[in-house]
Amino acid sequence: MAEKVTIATVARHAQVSRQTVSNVLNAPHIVREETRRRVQEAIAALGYRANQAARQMRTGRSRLIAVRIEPTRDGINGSVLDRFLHGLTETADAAGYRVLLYTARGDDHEIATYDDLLGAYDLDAFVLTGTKHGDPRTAWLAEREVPFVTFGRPWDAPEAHPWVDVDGAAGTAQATRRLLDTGHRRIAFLGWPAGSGVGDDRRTGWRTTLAAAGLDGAAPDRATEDGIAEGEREMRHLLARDEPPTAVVCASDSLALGALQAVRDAATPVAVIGFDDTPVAAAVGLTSLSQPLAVAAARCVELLTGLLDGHPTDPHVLLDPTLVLRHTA
Amino acid sequence: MAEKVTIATVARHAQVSRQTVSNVLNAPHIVREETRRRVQEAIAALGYRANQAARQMRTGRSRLIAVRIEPTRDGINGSVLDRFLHGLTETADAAGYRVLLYTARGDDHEIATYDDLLGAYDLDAFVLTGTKHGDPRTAWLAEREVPFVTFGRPWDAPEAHPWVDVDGAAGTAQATRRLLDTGHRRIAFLGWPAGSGVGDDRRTGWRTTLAAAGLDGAAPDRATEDGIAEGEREMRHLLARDEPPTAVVCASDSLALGALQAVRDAATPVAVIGFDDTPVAAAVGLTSLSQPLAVAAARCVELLTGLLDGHPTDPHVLLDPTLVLRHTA
DNA sequence: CGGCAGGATTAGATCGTTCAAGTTGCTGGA
DNA sequence: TCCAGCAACTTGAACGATCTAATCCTGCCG
Repeated sequence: MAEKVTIATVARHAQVSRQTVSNVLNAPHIVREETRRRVQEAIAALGYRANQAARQMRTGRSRLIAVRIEPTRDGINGSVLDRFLHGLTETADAAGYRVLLYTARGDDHEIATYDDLLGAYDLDAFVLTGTKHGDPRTAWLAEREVPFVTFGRPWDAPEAHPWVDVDGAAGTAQATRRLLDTGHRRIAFLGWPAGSGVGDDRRTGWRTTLAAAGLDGAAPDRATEDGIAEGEREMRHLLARDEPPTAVVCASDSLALGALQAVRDAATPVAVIGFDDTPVAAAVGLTSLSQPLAVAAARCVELLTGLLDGHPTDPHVLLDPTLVLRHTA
Repeated sequence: MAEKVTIATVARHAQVSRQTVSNVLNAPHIVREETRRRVQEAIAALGYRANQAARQMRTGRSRLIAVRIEPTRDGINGSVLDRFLHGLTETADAAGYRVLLYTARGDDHEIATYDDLLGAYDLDAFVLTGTKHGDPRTAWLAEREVPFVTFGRPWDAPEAHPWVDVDGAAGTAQATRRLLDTGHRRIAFLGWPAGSGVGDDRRTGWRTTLAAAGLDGAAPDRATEDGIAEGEREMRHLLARDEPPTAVVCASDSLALGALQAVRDAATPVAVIGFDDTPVAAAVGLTSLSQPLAVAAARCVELLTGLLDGHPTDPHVLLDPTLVLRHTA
């Protein structure tokens, strides 16, 4: 077993004091060029790594970011979080931060977990995925001035805190335009009940695009809970109309998959576009809107490191999804 | 801003020394009952939390476990990792450990990351998902006596290190028996090319079960890379035989999904069973073998905490998957 | 040639915890 | 009576970094 290499070992090896080694690491500009080089050589030669715990004790900063990992809500959308996490870990890594996971059952438990993580581990920042109306978690964090970012806008107060989000309306608008461009005129929307910020946003993009094309009059629009069975049922409703739609934009891949099953029996082909570009969509050839999760994750990290290192950037980032064309539209 | 509560604050409040407070936390049995109660009340009243960094500096243990998060290999199986991670985080939490994520491109980079994590963060243990033939990573860790567990057996040396795995053979055996029980006699297997431990294992369960039923003679068996298109293609090959199979056991949900597409056009109905019980399987009603990921994760944590706290358990855990019956079999 | 500014470097204290080595007070056996 | 032995608790040092304040040069100005 090799001896433990501390800052003192490096200092001795490079014939300088501990503090100079520390300066080479944290404030290189105040160290003379030649000394710096000598220290850096010693660091490389000895394979020295600054002990994070000791550093943290002195500075009060852990270079750790916490992210909640949820219990894979509906499954089909679960892999969204998966990809987001990967992007987050990678970008954080590059910025010198590491990602710590936590779980929580309920808001109270989650807040207790914040308290614990902050108290015991001196966590630097939190990333929350999804917020809801009057979220107690963001209030708690804001009150204590703990840096955090949410992936997902706070719909009731868009300026409340830093966030990164994907522009759902821009996505469905893009999908709708694509359908208009390929000749469709009766374009339906299959979404969630009004009241969810994300769902309403996605519906808006479809509606405004149709309106801009002068087609909003009788645009068929249905709302249901998320799910494949639900999607199929509602799509059958749409197909049973006098003038059934020739295309449908869906608020999720689950709904789109259901719709796809319904249109299989239809007399004329019906175009279907989903949302989230889940692996399932890729698997069955469903055209879908892909969220730039890696970019979103990177922006979250940028926002946080900006806050932590004192050079804040624009705290509200809205990203456009991209339409991935496959067989169904 | 409240004053920072340290062990000294608690000690003063409870009229004891720092060390006694420390003992209440780490070795309660050596503290007199009444003193212990007084200290615990002080801890609760002040909301004291032991500073992990300071503790770590003294003990050299961080109560942190690292897990690699992969770049969502093929997508359709991505959510397996997702669920595993969630289980891991939850069990680790209960055992007083936290989960740190890391990514790596290539084995060399991964080993460099180990070095960094161990050097800078004093990581207590690693969880690796999947190992391959002559894995340099496990060798590196073993050489340095770093505690680790793999989720997935080391196929070439089953005793080499602690692992937790799901018994693929038992799974496909169960699936095959189910098909035999429901009257099927021509049961095919659709799997991966020989050489992958997991794939061979899954094939074995099917073969031995057929053999035990005296049906192994002309059991049709095909091998291909994983993927929906590949599954569909190979299934069409099987269906084109003189005596086409009436059922097929697949090594993955991707292959099963492909098979499902192929049998849709078949003259007579063909039963299909997949493996992994991915969200897609649930979505399309595919019967599939479900891996007990939460249990597997829990066992990984148990193994590690056992190693770390000095009461090791049986280091090789093999879990049975369960057959989730849906429409397709 | 003395003094002084200021850049480069160093020594000592400190963060919050646990370890090692005491100290105290009590019991009981010779 | 005395002290060994033990349980319960306390004190000082140490972990490895950074912060603060002091020291050492070196060059330049008056």
